[in-house]
Amino acid sequence: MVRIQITTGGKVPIYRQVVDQIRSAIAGGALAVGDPLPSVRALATELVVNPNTIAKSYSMLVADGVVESQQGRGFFVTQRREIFTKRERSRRLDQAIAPLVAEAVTLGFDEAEVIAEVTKQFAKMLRK
Amino acid sequence: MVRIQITTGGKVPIYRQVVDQIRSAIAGGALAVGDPLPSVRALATELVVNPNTIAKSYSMLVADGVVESQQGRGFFVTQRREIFTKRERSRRLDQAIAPLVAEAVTLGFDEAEVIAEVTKQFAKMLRK
DNA sequence: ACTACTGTACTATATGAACGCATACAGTAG
DNA sequence: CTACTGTATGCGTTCATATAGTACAGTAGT
Repeated sequence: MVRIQITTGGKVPIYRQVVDQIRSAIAGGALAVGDPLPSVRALATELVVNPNTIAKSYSMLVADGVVESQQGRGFFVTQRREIFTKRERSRRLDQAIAPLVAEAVTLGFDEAEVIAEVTKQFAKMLRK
Repeated sequence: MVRIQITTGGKVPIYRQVVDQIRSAIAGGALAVGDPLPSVRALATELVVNPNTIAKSYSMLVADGVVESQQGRGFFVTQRREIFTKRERSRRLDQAIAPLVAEAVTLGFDEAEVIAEVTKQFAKMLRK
């Protein structure tokens, strides 16, 4: 099972919190390939949110290729595979990095500091 | 003088385009300490946008500590100084990096690829 | 077949934030 | 006084988020 926790009222939308936590669970090995996700309705009830919100989260994960849906059965973690073209991957990475670099420059950080922090967070991410 | 260009209809709001271009101008030396920014109304007229939009951009720059306002006189580039605490800077850097790492892992990029791209965008940013 | 689960697909509604604009108010300098 | 500066408030539109309700379709155990 996976333990999902959300906080409301903040600036991070519920559906995104769910997406991020599931992604982390998969990346960290808490969820293995083939494992089922909690059902849409079950998780919605547990978190006291609307089922549509969970469905939206799951559809995001499907779009990212980390889980797949089976009509009437549930959602399952899929084999990791390349679902984006090389060009698309580069584009998305660029878009993720751009705001980081802008923020770092504004705060007066230099390249080395940023890289050190990226390395640290990478380690943290894969350790979990 | 500074040359600002904006594009409407896109997903990047006008006020942010102005902020980014002024920041680049300062970082690149086109605007020196003490230099005045174009007046709110003058720039608004030139870009054919509302003065409040420019005022919003300028207030952002003030919040970031790169310019200061003088009632009835205008906006001027300030001495670069640390306006955030060390803790605050680290916090903001962390928050900027977290989504990047999450996205990178999802896309299957490894640490080296991300760092290479960060380096590239850093060079691009400071070259302008 | 029946039942109780699963996902899927809509429509409608409410809320809050972001964005931009119009207008008015306030300080500075000639 | 005039003409420029910045500042503040409120309005309207748009979009993202989240909710609620309803209905439909596939799967599995009885």
